[in-house]
Amino acid sequence: MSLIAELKWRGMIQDIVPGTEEQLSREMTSGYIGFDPTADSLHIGSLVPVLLLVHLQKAGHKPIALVGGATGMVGDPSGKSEERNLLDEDTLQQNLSGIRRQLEKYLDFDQGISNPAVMVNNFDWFKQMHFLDFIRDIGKHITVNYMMAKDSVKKRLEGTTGMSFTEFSYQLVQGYDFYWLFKNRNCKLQMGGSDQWGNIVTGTELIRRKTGGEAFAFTCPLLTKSDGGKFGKTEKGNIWLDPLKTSPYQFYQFWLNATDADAEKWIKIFTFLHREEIQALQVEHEKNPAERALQKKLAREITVFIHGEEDYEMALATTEKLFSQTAAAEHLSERDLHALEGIVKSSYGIQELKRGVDLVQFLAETEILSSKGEARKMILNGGISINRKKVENIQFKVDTELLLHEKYILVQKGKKNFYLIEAK
RNA sequence: GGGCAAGUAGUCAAGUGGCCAACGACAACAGACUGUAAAUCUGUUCUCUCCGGAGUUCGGUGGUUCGAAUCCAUCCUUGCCCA
Repeated sequence: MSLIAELKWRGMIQDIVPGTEEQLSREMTSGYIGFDPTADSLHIGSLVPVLLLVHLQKAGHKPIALVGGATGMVGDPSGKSEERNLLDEDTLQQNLSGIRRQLEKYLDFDQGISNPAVMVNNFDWFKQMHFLDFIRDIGKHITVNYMMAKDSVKKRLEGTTGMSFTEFSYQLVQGYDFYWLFKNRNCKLQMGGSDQWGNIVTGTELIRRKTGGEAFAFTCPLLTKSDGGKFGKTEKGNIWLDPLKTSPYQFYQFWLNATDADAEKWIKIFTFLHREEIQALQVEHEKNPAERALQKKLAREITVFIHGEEDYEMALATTEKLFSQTAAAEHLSERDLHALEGIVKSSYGIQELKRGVDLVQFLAETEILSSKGEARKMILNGGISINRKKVENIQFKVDTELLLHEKYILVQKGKKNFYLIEAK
């Protein structure tokens, strides 16, 4: 199966420039994707582009990961309803190196192979660029009419927010990236999220007008959840690839919690499983949905890919201990409790516990809930369990009686949020 | 520079002197039902609370008034029109 056919089947292609498939079958092709340095870690939203690069490399082509040192200073208006805040240079530098470290884990940069991945920073070619050169050599080739026809621009012109010249020029800046890579790195392909389509096409247009050469591109659909919500966001915010920001357990849980509809789509996108395997899983899932075969496989594959086998095993172990029906809290051994990797842990003074503390106060002081008022509401709502037993009495006292192995208290907020409190 | 319009909680969006911590929608969190799904129903969502209340909000600042998100002045931001 060709790369494009493969990606199509996986639902990873939204728009594609005609001739792209032919180009890819003709020769080893360098393709690039730009990453926005808005944080010092990638999150699962930018995972799809990473996977596109991985697929590209697997198919024998050469992936180029572009980190947007320059474009990050400008701010892409695509999909943004408002002007973006600019990052200061220090933050930008930090973010760039964080992202660089992560990409190195997922792509093969080994110079020994024929198609090693490379990483470039567009600041390198923009730092020398003078404004006048830019508007003479680049701006001259693209009309404002053309730029204004772009959806990302149109939306802002129609709205009441307006748009600065800085953001307006973004597509040209990104277009120049493609042109530069085309010229200097023989890069003929750009990929990205479908929100990037407008910017990407400006690039191919620029290449055509300036060099007469032909460049190719395709985009992948932006992921949404089946309920229309933003992909990759939870109550705790983004799901990051950095294990310090999102623990492997939480990462695993995110995928495990996918709805049926999402799991079916996501397993094609986020795993490298073959068509037959996935179809078999779907059949299995239909037969016995309660087993959640799709979600489990999806969560497993992606957790192993991002964090490695070991972290996956721990996440799984923690999951089983916390969610299995049989395991009453009292049956968890001290080792089990100690090995609950990735759930939120904190400590609480043993002296207070000896005296006995109001649950409301306890929840607020351990920062499980942000205030006593909230703690009270949550208890009254039936949302709090201690050692897996629901507490509905607002007067409930927390004391040493509750300690598991004389050390731990397992607090649960809702069904899925666990906190392990250690008495000290 | 001139004229007109707008700025309200996470988002959208009502409210145009007291009944306003501010209708509604979406989103989010929690409960019931389930499969740690979906759909549905219920509760909560400015902050703190001894759950009786208390405190701080409606672009900023000053003012009018017993009382202002609502009126006035001024400034800032944004859009539209004119120069």
